[in-house]
Parts: sequence; C-alpha cells; structure tokens
Amino acid sequence: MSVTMKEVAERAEVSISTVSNVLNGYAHIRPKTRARVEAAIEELGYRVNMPARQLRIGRTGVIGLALPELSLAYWGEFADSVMRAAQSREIGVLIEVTDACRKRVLEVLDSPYRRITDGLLVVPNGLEPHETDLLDVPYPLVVLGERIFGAPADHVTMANTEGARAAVAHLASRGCRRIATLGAREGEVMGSATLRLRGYHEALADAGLPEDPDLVVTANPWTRATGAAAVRELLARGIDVDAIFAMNDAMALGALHELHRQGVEVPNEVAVIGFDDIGDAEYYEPALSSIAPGRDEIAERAVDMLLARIAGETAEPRLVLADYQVMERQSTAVRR
Amino acid sequence: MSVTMKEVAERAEVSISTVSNVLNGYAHIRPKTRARVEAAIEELGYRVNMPARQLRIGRTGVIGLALPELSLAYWGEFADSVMRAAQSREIGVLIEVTDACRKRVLEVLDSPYRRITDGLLVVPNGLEPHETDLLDVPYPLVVLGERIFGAPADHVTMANTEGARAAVAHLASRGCRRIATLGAREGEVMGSATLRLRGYHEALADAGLPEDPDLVVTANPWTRATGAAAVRELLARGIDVDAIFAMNDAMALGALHELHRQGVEVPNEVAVIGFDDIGDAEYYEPALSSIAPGRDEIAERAVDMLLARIAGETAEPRLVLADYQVMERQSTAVRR
DNA sequence: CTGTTAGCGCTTTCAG
DNA sequence: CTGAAAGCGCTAACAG
Repeated sequence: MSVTMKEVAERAEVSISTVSNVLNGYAHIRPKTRARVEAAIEELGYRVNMPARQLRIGRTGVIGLALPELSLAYWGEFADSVMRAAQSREIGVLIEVTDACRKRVLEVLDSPYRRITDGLLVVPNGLEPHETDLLDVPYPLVVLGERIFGAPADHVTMANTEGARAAVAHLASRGCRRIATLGAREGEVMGSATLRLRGYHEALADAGLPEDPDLVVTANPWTRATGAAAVRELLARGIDVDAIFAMNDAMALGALHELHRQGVEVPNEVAVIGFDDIGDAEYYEPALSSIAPGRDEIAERAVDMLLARIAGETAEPRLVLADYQVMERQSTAVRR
Repeated sequence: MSVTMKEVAERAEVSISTVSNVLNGYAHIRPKTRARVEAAIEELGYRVNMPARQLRIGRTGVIGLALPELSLAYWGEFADSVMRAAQSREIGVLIEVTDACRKRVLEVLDSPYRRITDGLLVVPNGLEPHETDLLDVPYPLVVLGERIFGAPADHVTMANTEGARAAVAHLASRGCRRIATLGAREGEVMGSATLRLRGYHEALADAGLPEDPDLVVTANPWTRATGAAAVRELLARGIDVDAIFAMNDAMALGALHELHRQGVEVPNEVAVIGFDDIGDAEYYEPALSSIAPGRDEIAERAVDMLLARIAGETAEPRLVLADYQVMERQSTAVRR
C-alpha cells in the first residue's frame, strides 16, 4: 500500500491534521512545522489519496466530456481545446464518446462516472431537440453544440446560422449563383443542420438568388464519405452548380475529392466552402475556405461556466454564442 | 446531497450490507429481498458513490491515457480506439495531453490523478530513450509508441522499422530511385524517427540504391508545416528526387501541398507515401499511400495488458509489436 | 440468507 | 498555532 498521511504525520512528529493543513495551504502554521512536514512528504514520496479526499470533500476535480467521437478532426481538435482549458485550471477530464447515438448519450448522462466527475460537458448529438428534460440532471451540466431551446442548463454554442449565412454570402460575393449545400437532414428540428440550412436560405435571400430544392442535398452523418456521395449525386443528376457550401469540413473534403475525381475544377468551375476550419483545411488541394467557429473560445467558456456551476453558482441558465470568422482560401478564389 | 445506500436500505427494510450485496451481485440473496432492494434503488434513483467505493476497494475503474495531443489526426484516432477498447471493457479513460514535452510527461507520471486511475497508458514522446528509470513507477503502466529498451514496463509498439522499410521498398518497386525521407531528427537515439530511418536505409540497401545524405531531411515536430518546409528545402536546393517517404501522414499532407504549389506532379514526377494511414489519407489529392500501423490492435492489446497488470499479473515486462500494412493509393501509382 | 462491525484516508470543527 | 475526534459512503469479514 502506498504512503498515507498518518505516516507522514508520524515522521514529521505532528498530527494528521497538521499535515492536512500544510497540504491545503492553511495560513497559520509555524514555518518550522511546515518545513518538517514538507520534508517528510518529500522523503516518503507522499501523494494525497484522491478517493479519500473526494469522499470527504464531495468533489473530485475531474469533469466529464461527452462527445460523438475523437476520430473526426473537429472533435479531436475540440477535445484538445477542452483539455488545455481544463489543464490550465488544474482539473482533469474524463472523456466518453457517444457516437452521436441517443442510447449512448443517455448512458453517459446517467453513468456511474458521474459520481467521479464534478460536472459534465456534453455534446448531445443524438438527442432530439424536444428532449430537453433528459438534460435535467442532478449535477452541473453545460451543453455544447446545437441549440436546445429551454434546456435546463447552460449552453455554449457556435454561430451556426450566422456562420452559414456568411459562408454563403461569401460565395455569392464571388459571383456564384447556383450554390448547393451539403448536409441537410430530414426530420431534424433544431440541430446544426437546420440552423446552418437556415443561414443558407437567409444568405440566398439577401443576395437575391432564387431557391432551388435540387441544390439542397441531404447527408447523414457528416463525413468525408457522405460529402463525396452528395457531390456524386449532384453531378449524376446533372444539376447546374457553381458553388458548394458543405456544412462541415469533413464533407467538404469528400466533396473536393469527388469533384477532382470527376474532373471538375475547383474553384473556377465550382467553388467550395466548409465549416469548422479544422487544421488540415489550408493544406487541402485546393486550400479549403471555411468558417472558424471559435473553438478555443467555446472550450474556455464552457469549462468556466461549468466550474462556476460546480462552485455553486445558481443563476438562470445562460446561452453563450461564440464568434465566428470566415477563412477565405483558394477553394473560393473564383476568377470568372 | 444525493441518495446513499443507507437510505436505500431503510426504504427496502434491509441492512446496508444487503444492499451492497445486491449491488455487487452476491449470489445468495432471496429473490424477494433482491426485488425489494432493486425497487428501492429504482424509486430513489440511487447511484453508488464511486469515491467511497474506491476508498474501500482501492480501485477506480478508470485508466489514464497520456499522449502528445488530440488535435493531430493520428492521436485523435488513436485515442478514439483506446476509448472504444476501454468502453467495451467497462472502464473509463482520463486523458492528459503532454505536447510531447518532457516536463509535462513527468508531471503526468507523477500527477495526483494517478491516485484516481488504476493504471496508465503513456506515450512517452518527449522523454529521452535512456530515461527508462523514469518509467519505473509505483502503479501499473503500459508504454506505447517508440521502443524504450529495458523499460521496466509492458510495451506496445508499432512496426516502425519494418513498416518504413516496406514503404520505401514499395517506392523502389515502382521504379523510384531517388527516394527522399522527411522527418529525421538530430540527436534522437531510439525514437520513431530513428527506427523509421533505419527502415529507410535497409530498404535502400535491399533495393541496391545508393545512399545520399541530401535525401534525408530533418523535420521536427512532425506536422503539416514541417512537411511542407522540408519539401520546400528539397526543391530549393535543387535536389534530384523522384519519391518521398514522409515519416507520418501529417508531413505527407504538407509535402503534397507544397509539391502541388510548386507545380510538381504527384505521383508521376514525385511519388509520395506516408505513415499512420489516418482516415483522411484516401481523400487527399492525390489519395495518399501510407503504412497502416494497426491502431486498433495496439489500443486493444495495450488496454488488455494494462488491465492484466491491474489485476495483479506479475510476469516479466512484455513487448508487443503490432502488424502493419502497406496501403497503396494514387500517390504512389507511378507510370513511367 | 442477512445484519453487525470495523475501518479505507482524509478534512474539518472545536478545544486547548 | 496544533491536536483530537467525528465522520464522508462503502465493502468485507464474521456472526448469527
């Protein structure tokens, strides 16, 4: 068994509580005593027993992060941002992946690990938007990602509609008039797809471009493969297109790939813009324009809000909307 | 405060230990008693208090995973594999990122979180190969990644040398004769760079190709940016090259990008192969050939070995070498 | 088959 | 300024 506080206390010839006080930075301790204790800790290589402390304190210093998967670039990068935000605040992160599947999300919300995390950051993809009551849990929770109206929890989200609108406006400003979008989802009510699609429609209206249902292509999930398939469908049906707004960068990569395979030149024949601004985007061929959704900002705000709740803050649930930015690259550098 | 076992016991009109027995699947319990207890648990929405159980049991059911970063595709995918392996064995994963920096690795090895994890999976990038004694820790440990000779712990690694050798052999078999490699590191002794470089040299010898120091390009860290820079250097110095073996896919992507920017045609003028076989590889332009290092196998073996150690297994430290596979794609489909 | 009991290692009043 | 003592919620002998 490993070293306990009792042994440290014996070695330093003080009481257990004094050791505890030293460890927790209690102010009024004679320097000599403190030094003796610290020496003993050092010599014995003592580390606090977290479970014991937790049992006492009721806190673990660890938060949970539940997201769809780590193997998709955006989530990997997002998790990285969260890790760094957490690390700088000296808290640990227990990650669980849900595959954006309802069942797994429910499991995670109700998992025994919730007892060893002080709170949870959850990306509820897989839940229906009306299921807000499922998010009414007995522990601090911050919801990330698509907007769930009336969720009984803090919510940090990206500017889905506004970003999408800016992306499409950017295409329109480059002279594109037949702008397709990839990633619509049937039946979805208030998820990212719906919000981004709304931005798409708004931008068309702003630019005075006509709507055409043929230009709205369904894709689910949002992967390289479905992006490529969507383009394949568009081309197979002979639909006139001069630009594509893919609702995420993975689909955009699939689209670029398929366009190239079919000999369609990007950006001059078809311009392409994505959403997420993953790190790879500027290295694609051609470099992919995208919407940067403020990943670090989202991660930091989310962690801070969660910590505030854990610390006992009881204000009304808040909604934070991160800033977005249009990243213009070669894939939309149209010359006509 | 949340529901305790005591309350469940009172409600079910049994003793605390009976509740505990039910929860832990103790065999000899009268069905009626069990039913009463389960009903009480259900009604009260009881969940075990993990810290308390841990304090008693000495185990947490959580393992740590320390790796350089999550935002690089390979690590994101690898973490995903570990998560899934862990999930199917009903254990949690606490991730920490080290930035492949010595200081952070040491912190992680000695962090208080080690008390809430039953063991650690560590990618020790950042440590020098002679520092094996730093890995002599008082908890179950499995080392991942480059080979550290004589490490006092189990070790799961990919076939660095063999994979690199196969990659270069593949290029040679396509008729390439001036094969450059990107990612050498000065001063490194036994890391992935050294091992992959060794495979490169072996393959040249096998193919009867002459060595040329100009063809070995340094790059550190292994990112898109350094890959691009390495190619820039190669071209700027006017070095005759007809193929590139990038020591990972991130550098390969950077290389593809830079080659394209400079109007060099891949694969016909210069063939390119990477290492890692990340999910994006087949969507790059052109689709990137690569070495698949057996990611899932590594993750599963590592988790299993760690769990065995946690369960008290005391055999000599073992070394597991995962299988690799050459993934041939367009970027090496040379026609000459 | 079920209950009693003794801690696991730590923090936190409360005395001294 | 330091120590004694009372648990946090749970499990694991051991009795009954």
